[in-house]
Amino acid sequence: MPRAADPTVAASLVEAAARLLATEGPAALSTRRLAREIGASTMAVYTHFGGMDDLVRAVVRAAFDHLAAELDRVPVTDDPLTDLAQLGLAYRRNALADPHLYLAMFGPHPDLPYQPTEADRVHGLRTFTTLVQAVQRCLDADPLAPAAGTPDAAGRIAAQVWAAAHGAMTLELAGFLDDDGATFTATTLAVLVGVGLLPDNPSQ
Amino acid sequence: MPRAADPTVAASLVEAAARLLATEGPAALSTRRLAREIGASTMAVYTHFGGMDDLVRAVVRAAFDHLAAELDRVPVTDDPLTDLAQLGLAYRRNALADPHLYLAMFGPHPDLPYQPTEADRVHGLRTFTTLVQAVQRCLDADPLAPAAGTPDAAGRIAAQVWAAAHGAMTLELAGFLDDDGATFTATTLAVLVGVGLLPDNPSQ
DNA sequence: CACGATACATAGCACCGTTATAACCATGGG
DNA sequence: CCCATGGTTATAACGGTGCTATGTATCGTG
Repeated sequence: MPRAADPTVAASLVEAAARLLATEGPAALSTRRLAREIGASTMAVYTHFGGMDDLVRAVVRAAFDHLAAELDRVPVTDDPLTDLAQLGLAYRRNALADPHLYLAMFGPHPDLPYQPTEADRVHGLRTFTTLVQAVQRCLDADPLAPAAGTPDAAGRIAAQVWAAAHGAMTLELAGFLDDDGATFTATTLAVLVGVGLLPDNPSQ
Repeated sequence: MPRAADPTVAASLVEAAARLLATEGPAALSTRRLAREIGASTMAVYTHFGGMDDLVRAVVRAAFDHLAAELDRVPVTDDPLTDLAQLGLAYRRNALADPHLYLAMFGPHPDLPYQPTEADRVHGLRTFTTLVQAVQRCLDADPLAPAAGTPDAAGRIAAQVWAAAHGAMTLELAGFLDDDGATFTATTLAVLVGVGLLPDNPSQ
């Protein structure tokens, strides 16, 4: 066996890329800048990753893992509807904490040198399972809900909740909303009411 | 007076940029490529626009105008709920017709040399008025709707509908959904039910 | 210990956006 | 009618990008 690659170099690259993306935006992501940042040459990007796009891919996957961990930190209580609300807030908090990274997660990304592959999407959908489970707990707690019993009800409802939250989040980050998350919560709540998981006149 | 700028050159640049963006993606947008495309030098981008970013800005504004025209083409009938559904379908059709352009409209865009300004957002929100008017017609037709009467009900509801549609559209374009628009229609319908514009058990 | 495969550094290629310079040319004033 | 004015345009260059070819250093194995 030949010389082994220094795993700390790869980790440093991912860390530096995520940090530069967060603090200076995608424009700061360049092989030379990264090399300078970690005290190596630009070749490090090509030996440890195939190129710039695979490095960004690793950053995005790490971002999905981070989001999944944040969502898993939301405690599971005996009120699954409150759990769902907390998941939504955690989702928005994660996006606001690092908008560039959040936007990088949801390609196709015009100018980031990264086009998500099918494997990337499968990996990203893993984050989705926490939400599906929470929806399933809501359906279990309320067997009279209209959707309960239909095939893959939890998955389909979770997809709608995710779409609503993601849409409001994207519009907010783009600057089209300026309501401190009011549309975010209103939209996700409206979806929950619409699918029958929340009563028409929620007391909260 | 000196030599006047040829307006056809500016129009050709916007047309070529939109075409290249649609057919080859944002990576094909370069001053040299555009100059070759319209048979001029790269300076054309800088005399007619301030630079690459202002050219993309013009393309995005044209895209918003195109979307607004598409939405305005949806006929106004005596069934405002059907009108809303048709607006949603037109919105999705427009996005699927040119995904790159659609994504370019909703910055902040990582790698496109274009950061939307406040003026751009105001311009983009003009597209929004058609949706707000359709929601208002729904509220007028159903004075018993829960939200009717609250301040700016149409605007707030329209924002939620837009967020839901945009979120489902973005996820679909990113490849996270593969259901031919099922989540798109389900999410927007759920929001309409949630805000009280549609009955719980829509007959359709 | 020596071999060979691999990590890494250097230098270079083709491309990018942008800009300085100079030539061009349509126009308004004399 | 002619000419000076000044924006338009082309050319060339600067610093930057991703990436690759080449050479060297370094490690794991036999």
